Amino acid sequence: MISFEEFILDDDSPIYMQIIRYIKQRIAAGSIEDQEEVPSRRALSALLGVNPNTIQKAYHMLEEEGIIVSRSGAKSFTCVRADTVERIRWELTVSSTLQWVKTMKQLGVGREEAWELFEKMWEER
Amino acid sequence: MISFEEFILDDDSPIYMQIIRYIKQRIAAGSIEDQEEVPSRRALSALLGVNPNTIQKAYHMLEEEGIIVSRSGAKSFTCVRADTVERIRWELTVSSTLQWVKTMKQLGVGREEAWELFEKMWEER
Amino acid sequence: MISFEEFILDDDSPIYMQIIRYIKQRIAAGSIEDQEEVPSRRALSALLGVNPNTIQKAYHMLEEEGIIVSRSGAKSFTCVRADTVERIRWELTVSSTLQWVKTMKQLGVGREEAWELFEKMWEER
Amino acid sequence: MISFEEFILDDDSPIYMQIIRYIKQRIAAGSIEDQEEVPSRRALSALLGVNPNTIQKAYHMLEEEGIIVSRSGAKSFTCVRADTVERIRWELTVSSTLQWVKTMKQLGVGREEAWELFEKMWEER
DNA sequence: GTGGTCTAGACCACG
DNA sequence: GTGGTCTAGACCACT
Repeated sequence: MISFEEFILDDDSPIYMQIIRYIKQRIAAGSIEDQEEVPSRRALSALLGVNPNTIQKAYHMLEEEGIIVSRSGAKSFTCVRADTVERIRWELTVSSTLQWVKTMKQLGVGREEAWELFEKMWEER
Repeated sequence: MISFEEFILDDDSPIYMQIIRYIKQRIAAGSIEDQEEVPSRRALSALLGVNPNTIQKAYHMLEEEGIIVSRSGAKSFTCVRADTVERIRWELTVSSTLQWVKTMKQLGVGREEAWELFEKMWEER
Repeated sequence: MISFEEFILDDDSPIYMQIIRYIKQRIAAGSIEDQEEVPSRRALSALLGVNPNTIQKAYHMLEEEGIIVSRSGAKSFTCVRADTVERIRWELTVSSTLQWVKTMKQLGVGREEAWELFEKMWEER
Repeated sequence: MISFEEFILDDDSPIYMQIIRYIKQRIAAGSIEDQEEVPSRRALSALLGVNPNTIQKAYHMLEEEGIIVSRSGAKSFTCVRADTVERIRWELTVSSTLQWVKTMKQLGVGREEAWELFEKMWEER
């Protein structure tokens, strides 16, 4: 069963987008297996404190991408093809790092200052 | 006159938010002076390919923060006070770094791997 | 439920202003109760043939005046406190009468002629 | 020369509309003759404290309706056909009175109360 | 279904 | 030309 313990809402982007991104990142990280069970709409909605329709929308789009499939009643399962995991992981890693580098440079933060910040925050969380 | 050459729309977040963030980053980086001219709504909307109203909304919110001053019929200018620069710079640096660290951890990227990526991309761009 | 059957768009003034004025007039006339249901944005927009956003703007301003209360996802209701009814009624009566008197004088209509017109039309409608 | 002494801005409607309405009402009242001179754009703009472009827009629309004509340099003159004055005056009188009656009834103001208000305000202004 | 927000286009008043 | 406002349509999150 996929855990959402580490998931937190913090963006300006739509909630259903954040859920989709989270699941994709977890798959990319390898922390979600193939054929793993997905929390029910109701359960996840209660856990995250958002509306069931919002969960429904996220799941629906993931289904259309073939990342989760509904089977045997209401339960849904992931459908992770092994060869794509590494590709997605790499894409997400690179794009995220590029964005941070870009931001730091734009803010005029030097390499050393960035390094210190990185170390400090890596420990904290 | 503030340049938007390096600005690109790439997020899921609202366009006016991206514009606000961009200007704040530029201010935090010190690349926007006090009393510098701001592109007109029409000019910037044409450059970015969005509606003038979207620019208007971003500028209006920046004006409420005291970062821009506008007079009807006249051009608009920045109003950058020294003490706000540091505040904005710190806020943006922390939030950006936190988000990257969070993403890296979620992707299962280790500390050393993350730092190597960072160093490589820092050189490239 | 507030009825908009008698409402007609006829002014040069903004539509949302006409809606606000209409509701205030109805409140002043006592034909709108406290805690009475307000038509939904979509329903009223379809009825009047205007955009839902225009209704939204009118309702939003009435909410800021404390005349309407809204909760996301739920229906909206009036919030008519006894002391505001008299204030609104007086404001509307005075401003409307002043405008008529001004127009009559500008048109060179004498006092008696004006009054005769008034009496005649009062009976007709 | 047309006088604008009694003109005051008070509506929600556009300024150029108010100017047009004022002139039409004055013509209807017979207080503007045929071939009477109209104030210059510059002069009227200074008198009313509004932008010359706004005056220009009002005059332009009045020209298109044939109510004023430009002659001999920059000066403009009214062009009032005698037979239309009475018709316009009647239309304006009736519509204004009807609107007041409608408002008073909607506010639940009785015939006697309306009469008192009318008398009081007629004297005041 | 509900209310709320974002983006868009046209118009108004001003320098 | 400038900034500001009004109306419009699509989308998001919630009951």
